[in-house]
Amino acid sequence: MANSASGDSVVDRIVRLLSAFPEDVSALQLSELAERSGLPLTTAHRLVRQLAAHGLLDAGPGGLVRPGLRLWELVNRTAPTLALRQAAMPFMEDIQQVLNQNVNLAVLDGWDALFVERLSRLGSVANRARVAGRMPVHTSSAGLALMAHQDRLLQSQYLDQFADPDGKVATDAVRVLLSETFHQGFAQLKGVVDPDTWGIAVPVLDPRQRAVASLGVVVPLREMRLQALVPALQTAARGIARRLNDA
Amino acid sequence: MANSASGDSVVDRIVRLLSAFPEDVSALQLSELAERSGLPLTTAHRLVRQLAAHGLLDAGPGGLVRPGLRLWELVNRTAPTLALRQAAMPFMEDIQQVLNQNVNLAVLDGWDALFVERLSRLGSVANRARVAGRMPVHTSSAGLALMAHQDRLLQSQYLDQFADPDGKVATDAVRVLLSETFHQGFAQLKGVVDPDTWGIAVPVLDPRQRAVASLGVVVPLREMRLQALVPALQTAARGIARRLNDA
DNA sequence: GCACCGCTTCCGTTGAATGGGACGATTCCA
DNA sequence: TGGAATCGTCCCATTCAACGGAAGCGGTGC
Repeated sequence: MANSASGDSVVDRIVRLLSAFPEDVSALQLSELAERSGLPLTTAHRLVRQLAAHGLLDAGPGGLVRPGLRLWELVNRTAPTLALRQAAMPFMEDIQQVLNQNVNLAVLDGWDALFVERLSRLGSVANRARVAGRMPVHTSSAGLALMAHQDRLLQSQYLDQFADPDGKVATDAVRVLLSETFHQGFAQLKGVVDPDTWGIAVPVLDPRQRAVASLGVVVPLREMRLQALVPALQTAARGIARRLNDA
Repeated sequence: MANSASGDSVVDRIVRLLSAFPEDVSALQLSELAERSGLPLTTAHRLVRQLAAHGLLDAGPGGLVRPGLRLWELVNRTAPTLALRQAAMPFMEDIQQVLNQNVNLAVLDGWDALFVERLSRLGSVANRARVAGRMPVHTSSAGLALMAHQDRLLQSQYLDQFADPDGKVATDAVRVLLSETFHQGFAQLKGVVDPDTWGIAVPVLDPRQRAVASLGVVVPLREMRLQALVPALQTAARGIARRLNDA
């Protein structure tokens, strides 16, 4: 065997290595990392050493490997979500102060809502949306708000993808959800993500009325201020959109 | 010429590619990216294509390259600062609400303070500390707060490094700054970063009294509530430390 | 003391990475 | 309108960096 037995490139290997870190764990044993990433121990060792030399990984004593600070720095300096985050943060903070609940900001990636930012209070209800976490479009208010305001083509691709499990029924259910969300101007899911919580999200629209992001809150089921809540979110979303377009 | 003319590995090349993105620009022309990273156009093209296949970069039409969402996701799922950020955010928000000023959270990396998080108000004073931005230890209150609470060895290494430009004078000045910061329990810099602002930072200490992070604010020079401000920061810092250790 | 386990180093093999060259598309002047 | 410059993309022979099995080394547990 020689250069790459499995036919994948160095880039593939590096990605496998970086992806091998589980979501919650911060440090991994070299041998475990090798196994998780499906790389021979020797190869993993060499790559880790090289990556660590650049600070992309941090190789501690005893083969303990953790993500490196420089990688974080590199990515967060130039992240594609940076402008969005900057535009949104002040508004998110305002929302959070007024409603005193979890606020989150998401973008659409594939058929998932990818959460870009989230503010949560010590006392507020559980919020499954983690930063850099994903939730499928149809199980999150953020996802619905995002998908409801995409162009027809993307929506139908999404719905097609969906038809597999049991034909047309599921597709129609989601279609109705999206349609309602579109006409209401906001998405809501009661007790879907978590039995005791209520997710509400509004789209952040670009000048062509496409959703570039979604702004949402997670509130307890007993929360009754829906009439005040949705307009507040919509106002904030407009503010975010304005700052995005001005910049 | 064949495999690597310049004697650097694929990892080196990838790092050069990723580092080539300027701080503020979100998209780069392929040719410019190649030049910035010092790679032959062909090589840059191939690597970009490979990285884009994994979503680490996003190759738009016409050779427009931007950082990819998946890279951001990957890094922010497993970032070494994740636990710190989670522990600190609620406290940072409280501070911000009460003082209505910029709040920032930094860690020490080399001889720099690396800013991990920052909350800023639309109306508050300018704040040079950007997320994923750096400032040298001796020109930022965050840096001073961090360095003042490190072990002797690291401090003396830092001060040595410093002696180069003009011998002992500069070293002594910084030493005094660090000593003051240590005994006061907080760092302050008036008008150093920005002529009209005042930076104040306190350390977040681990059980061995070492600074793992710093919590700071940037306020206008006229701000007079120092007596209330420092204790508020210190209380928050203790709260963060407690949550870090409990978890 | 021996067996086990995991990190590290060594080194011969070889195919993946390399990058100059060519081509097509687009833009910009003259 | 035609020609030059620019930029992305593709091709492909060359070759050296990546590969990974094997062996070494240090620590831990029985």
